[in-house]
Amino acid sequence: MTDQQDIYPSMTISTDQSSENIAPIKLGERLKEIRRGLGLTLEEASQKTGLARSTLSKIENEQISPTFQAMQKLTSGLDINIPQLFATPKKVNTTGRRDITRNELGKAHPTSTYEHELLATQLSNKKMMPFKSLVRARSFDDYSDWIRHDGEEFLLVIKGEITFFSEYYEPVNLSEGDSVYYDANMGHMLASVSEDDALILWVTAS
Amino acid sequence: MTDQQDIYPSMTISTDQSSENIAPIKLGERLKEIRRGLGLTLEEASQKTGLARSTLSKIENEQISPTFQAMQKLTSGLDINIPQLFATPKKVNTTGRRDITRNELGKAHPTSTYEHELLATQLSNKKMMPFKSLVRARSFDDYSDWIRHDGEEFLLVIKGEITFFSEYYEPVNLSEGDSVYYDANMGHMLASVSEDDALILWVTAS
DNA sequence: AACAAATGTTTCCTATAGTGAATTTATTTA
DNA sequence: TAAATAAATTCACTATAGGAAACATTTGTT
Repeated sequence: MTDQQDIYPSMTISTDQSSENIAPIKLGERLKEIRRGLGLTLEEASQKTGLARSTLSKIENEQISPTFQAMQKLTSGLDINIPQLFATPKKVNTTGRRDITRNELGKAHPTSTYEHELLATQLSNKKMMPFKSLVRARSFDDYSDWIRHDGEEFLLVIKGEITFFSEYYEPVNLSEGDSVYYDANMGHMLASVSEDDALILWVTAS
Repeated sequence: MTDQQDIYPSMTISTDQSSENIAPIKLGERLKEIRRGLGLTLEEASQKTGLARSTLSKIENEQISPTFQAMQKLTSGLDINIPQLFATPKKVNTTGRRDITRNELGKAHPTSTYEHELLATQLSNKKMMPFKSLVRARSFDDYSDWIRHDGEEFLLVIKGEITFFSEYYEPVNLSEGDSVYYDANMGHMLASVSEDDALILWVTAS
C-alpha cells in the first residue's frame, strides 16, 4: 500500500497531531512568558542560552525572527520544548465534508496480493483511509516480507475467511464479522482461506 | 455515543500530540525526507512554501539555519507539523498491540436509536474507535436533534438499507456495501429503511 | 554516446539576524 | 523626591540568512 501513496491524494492521511491551532503565534510574547515564569532577567537568560541580551530583547519584541540555531539555544538553554513554541498557522477546521462510495464503485488499486478498492477518494487529508480489499494471497509465501507502516489499522472480514499473520502473534483465522485492530508497525499480512478470495474492510489511521 | 465515553476507556481515542521527542535534529536531512516523501522537487516545494529553491537546498544541506519565519513557511506550505519536523522517523514505537473481536462478541452498548457493539475494547488510546451498530430508528423523528461531535467518521453498510441524514446534504439511501465518509461536526443521523434493523460498521477518529 | 530537460548546487549580492556598547526605562533605597 | 542600581531597549556594526541567476549534475530520450 505504502509505495504509491504520493500518487493518490485521497490516500493521504492527515496526521494532524497539531496542537491547539492557536493564532499566528506570538513567539516573542510566548518567550517572555516563559522567561518570566522562570524568574529570569534577560541577562540571566542570556547566560543560560548563550544568546546576547539584546538579541533576546528583540526576539521578545518581535523585532527579529530568530534562526533555528538561536531557537535551539533558547530551548536547550531554558529547557523548553520546541514544538510548543510553534503553532500551525492554519486551522483547517474542516466541517461539512461528505463522500459517499457506492458498493464496488471505489477506486481500484490492484497489487499482486490484494485487489484494493479505495473508498471516499473524493476527500483528501482524511484522518482515516478506508478501503475494501479482495485477498488474493493464499499463503505466507505470496509475500516477500512483512507489511509494516506507520499508524494503526482496523480490519473487518466482510466475506470469506482469512488467516491473519502478524509478527508477534500466532496466525489466527478470521471469519465473516470478525475484526482485528492492530498497530501497523508490527509486521502483518493476510491470506485467504476460503475458496474464493475473501473480502475485507480496512481502515488505517496514523 | 459521546455521552458515556469517559466511562469506557476502550472508547477513548488517542488525540496524541504528547510532548515526547527531545530535539535531536538534522533538520536539513529531515526536511529532505519529508519533501521526498511528498514527491516534490525543490522547485515545487519552493512554489508551495514561497522560499527560494536555493534557500531550500541550503537548508537541506545544513548550509544555513533557517529563521523562524522560514520555518513557518515550510510547515504551512508543506502542510507538516512541527513534531513531524523534529521527530526522528526511525523511532518505531512498535507497540505491537493487537485485539481481535469475534463476530457478535463485541461489547454491547444499547441506546434508544442504536444497538452498538463496540469492537477492540481491549485496547485503549486508539486512534480509531470501531463499532458495529444495529440501526433501530426508522425516521428522522426518532432523534431529538442532530448528532454532532468532533472528528471524522466512516460508515459502511453491512446489511440492510439506511437513510443517511446530514445537516448540509439531502438525505441519501445507502445499501449493502455502500459507505460514506463525513465530518462528524456536521449534524448527522441514520434511519433504517429495510424491514429488519440495518447493520452498519462505524469507525470514528478525532 | 549526444543531447535535452529537469533537478540540485554555488555564487554573489541584499536583507536581516546577532552582538557588545550606549542609552533609556524601571526599580530600589536613602 | 532624587540618586543609585538593575533591567530592558536601541544603536552601530558584523555575521549570516535569503533570493536571482549562473553553474553543475542527474535523468530521460533519440
